[in-house]
Amino acid sequence: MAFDPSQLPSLLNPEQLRAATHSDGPLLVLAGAGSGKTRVITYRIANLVVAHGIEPWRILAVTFTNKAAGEMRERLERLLGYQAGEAWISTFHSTGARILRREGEAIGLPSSFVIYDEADQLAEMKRVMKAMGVDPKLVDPRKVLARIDDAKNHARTPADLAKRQAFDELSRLLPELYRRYQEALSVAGAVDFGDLLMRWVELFEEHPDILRKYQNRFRHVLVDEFQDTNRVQYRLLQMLAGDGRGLCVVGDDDQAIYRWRGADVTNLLSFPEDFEGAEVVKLERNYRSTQLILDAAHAVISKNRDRMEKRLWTEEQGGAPLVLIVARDERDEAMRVADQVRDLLRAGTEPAEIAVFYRTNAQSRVLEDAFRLGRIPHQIVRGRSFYDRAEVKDLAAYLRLALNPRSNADALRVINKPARGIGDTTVGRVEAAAAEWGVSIVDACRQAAQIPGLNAGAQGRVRSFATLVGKLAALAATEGSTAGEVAEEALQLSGMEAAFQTDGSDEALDRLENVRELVGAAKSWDEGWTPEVDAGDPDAEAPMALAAFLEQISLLGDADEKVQGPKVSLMTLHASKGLEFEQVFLTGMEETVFPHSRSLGEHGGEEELAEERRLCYVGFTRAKRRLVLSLASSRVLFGDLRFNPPSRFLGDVPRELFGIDAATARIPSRPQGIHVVYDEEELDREQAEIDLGDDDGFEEEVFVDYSFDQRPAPAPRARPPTPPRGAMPIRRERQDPARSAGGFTIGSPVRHSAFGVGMVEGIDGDKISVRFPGVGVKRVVDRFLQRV
DNA sequence: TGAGCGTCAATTAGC
DNA sequence: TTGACGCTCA
Repeated sequence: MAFDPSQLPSLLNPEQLRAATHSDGPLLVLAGAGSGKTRVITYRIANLVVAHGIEPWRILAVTFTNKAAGEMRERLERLLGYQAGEAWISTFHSTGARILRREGEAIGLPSSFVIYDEADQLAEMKRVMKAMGVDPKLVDPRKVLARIDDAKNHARTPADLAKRQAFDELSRLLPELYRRYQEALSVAGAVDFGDLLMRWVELFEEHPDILRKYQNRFRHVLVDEFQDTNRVQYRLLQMLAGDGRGLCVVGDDDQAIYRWRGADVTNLLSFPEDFEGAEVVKLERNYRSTQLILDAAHAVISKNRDRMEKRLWTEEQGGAPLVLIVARDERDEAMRVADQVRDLLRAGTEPAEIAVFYRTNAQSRVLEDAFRLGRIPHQIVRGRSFYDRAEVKDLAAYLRLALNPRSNADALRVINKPARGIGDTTVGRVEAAAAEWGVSIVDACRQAAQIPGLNAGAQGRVRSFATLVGKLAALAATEGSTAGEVAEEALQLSGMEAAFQTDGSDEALDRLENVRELVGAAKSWDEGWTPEVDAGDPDAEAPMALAAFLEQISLLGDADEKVQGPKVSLMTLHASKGLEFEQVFLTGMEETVFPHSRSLGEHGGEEELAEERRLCYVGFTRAKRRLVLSLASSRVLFGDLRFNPPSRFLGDVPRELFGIDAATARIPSRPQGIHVVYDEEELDREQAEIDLGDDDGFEEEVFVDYSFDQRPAPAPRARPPTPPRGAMPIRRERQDPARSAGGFTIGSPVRHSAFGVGMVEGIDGDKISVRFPGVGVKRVVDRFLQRV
């Protein structure tokens, strides 16, 4: 064993040590960004096992992402070896799935239940609405699902919702839609993600004996990212951990960015009151960033109220100054970020150490264009993609049917895949019959002769689909059958392989490739598969290889989607949480972009804005060595041009933290209250419309000049064409040619408010090309130039 | 069945 | 502006 408890004091700082070794009684670890919390959790577990003699299977550690769980398990394995495998270290959802598979029968859930993803849920909801005669145009099925998800996050049943006053159509219909949706899932032997938690609660509430079993078992419960827990999760923890003795939660209220999906920071903030005698340990020493970056981050986050006071510090004093890029528009911004990234790569920075963040996915397009154009190796970091491909989901649906033929979402998905002459009409009749008889789709197909309206041909086709599913199910149920075998068989018997081959197009062959990859994944899963033995519950039945494989697909992302070669990462701020990079670029630092417009004005209250601020804090604290912030003076959004003022978060960062950005020579740094000055000349709305016409976007003049002073953000004086904080749409319009003035000659010196003095190199109507020393050639509208 | 077209909406996203 | 979706027509 690699772990020796007596060495802990030399491995951890005093606070970490206290957190890792505290015993007896609830513990809240407030772990600032980069303060080594995973380290603390793993050492804590190791210490429990080795120093306190706790059997590993008595330990439950829950996280939010598989990645976090994987990392934790890996680190624990290094400390404890094989014993680490006996601890339950997984996500809330995986834990729920595991417990429900074992105990779900008690609440009427078959152990072979399938887990519906968003697409399955949507399809199911559409069917429910259709059956209820609700027009999907009037009531958006996605919104219904969102509301149901929200209800599940709060552990609310359809009956709970029915008690509430409904003010709109959706709310009025919601309880019944919710009830029928659950009924449909039940018929299908399916659960959705929310159910993995909510039905788990239901199980514990209705069966105290089962709850007691797990309470007795898990002497220690550790929770990572506690600020992200929602009501249901909190309730589960309360039930499992009782008075909280043995409960250790780790989190950071400053990194709470998931309120919108049900997370409730109060779980963390009120932990000391909820669990009497709770010990609170603050980890404020940071091992990731430079002090300068931490200062910038603190400047932003400290403006939030209702936070647990803490301030990160590091021994890495100083650090590279922040850089501010002020770009003309979003394309310019993307190009300049790409340019700087290229410079870094040339200077030897590893691509994997560079990341570019943005608030919304829509911003990624221009960035990707610029990176592609600049031939910079990059990847957009998003969720899974392989398992989201249609053909892969199709084959997976056959596999799920093999295990659980009742799964209607899967049956309806593949009943006519590949095309086998079962059209919409037939499917509709099958569905109606299934609903009428209260049986599953596949069961109904088996009774094809009884289904009203089906002609002999349709009956035959429908029945053979049922036979197909039956064969796969029989194979899956055969003792010793493997996931790979079933997958292979499904590919053949379903006719998918033949269909792709017959088609023969590049696209079809591509898809064939993908489904074969899934078969390959199943086979390699078999190779690594050993039925689990739960040291804490030897009687628990181990799932079959196929079941485990499918669960992996449902709950895990693309484990196999490996990054090929070193690449620069592009991602949303939300996706950046938990990661770290040497060099971080944070783009779109503009009001209405970040903070997002939805958090401003009538849309958002104080809490929304506070969450944006935390998001900014998360973004800043990802940077290890250097942080580059960028904004665009103008930006095309939803087809029209907007001029957004600089983000208020920029204004929160003390100016001394910024260096000089060579590319925007006149803008030295940034002070209190960044404020916008619209060029020297007064710029009015009409003028703003000048010359933004050329669609290539590269020869426009900068109209808006960001300059800085110490005054607390005065209202933009040169009459902003917009209220200072709002975005203003301005239509693109060409300037009236008659207005263009001349008077400039090639070779003569001119002065520009932002670029300084330069030499005229070319004249094209009202656009003058000027070479500015240190800046390069700019195409500038003449009225912004002065003869010198 | 799938290409083509009009409509409509438009954070963030883990499991 | 993009994209997702549903509907229509060949």
